[in-house]
Amino acid sequence: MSEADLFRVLADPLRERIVRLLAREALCTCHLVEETGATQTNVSNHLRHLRAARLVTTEPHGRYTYYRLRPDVLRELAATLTALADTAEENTGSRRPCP
Amino acid sequence: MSEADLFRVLADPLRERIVRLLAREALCTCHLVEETGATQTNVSNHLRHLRAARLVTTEPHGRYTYYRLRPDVLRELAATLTALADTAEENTGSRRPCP
DNA sequence: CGGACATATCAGCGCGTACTGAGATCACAC
DNA sequence: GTGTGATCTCAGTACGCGCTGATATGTCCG
Repeated sequence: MSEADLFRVLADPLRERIVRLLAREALCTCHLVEETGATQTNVSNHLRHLRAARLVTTEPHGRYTYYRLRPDVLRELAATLTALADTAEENTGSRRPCP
Repeated sequence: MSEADLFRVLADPLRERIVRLLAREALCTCHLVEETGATQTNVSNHLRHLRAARLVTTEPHGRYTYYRLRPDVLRELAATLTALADTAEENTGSRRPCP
């Protein structure tokens, strides 16, 4: 899973809301359905994408499934962006000549 | 322009390549067309999205238009991700009870 | 001025994907 | 076991978006 895929997963508005909710506390699907107002099927589909991107972990508790945000993946992505910003700042003023 | 929009702009593979190329040096459209192998129209359309997201700045030089990456926007986005990771790490162990 | 080149814009097509509804699976309570 | 509730998966639909081709604008050079 490359970084562009992580960006694509985070780009959806509903997934962004879910990520922000999960940053505060671990929630099960029913909580997310209640908080977002979206359909249970819809929430479950988005959670599948977040799982595939390894952005969340699942903790099955009986018939409830709790979801938790993974800080390490977010930090890796932040480090990638910072490295890009560093490279751009170092190379300020360098401009490839046009023929 | 919210953060989800920034993620959406960065999620495209061709735009990611353009961003990485622009991190190394300022390039004009013809360079990007040559480097990516994409159509001029296609590159120009993607540059429009990058401009709308304020991820790049333009420097018109005669008939050439140079594009440069903006490190500050990347740093803001990285800070948002880091803040999310911090929040998630602080609230490890807190779990809203299910009815 | 006229021709060539760099760039941007617009309309149209096609594919990916978000949302929906129905059905399947699993766990708990009785 | 049976019923209920939570969750997931699977088709199907609809809309957004990336790609293309043609066109417009603007700049340099002869």
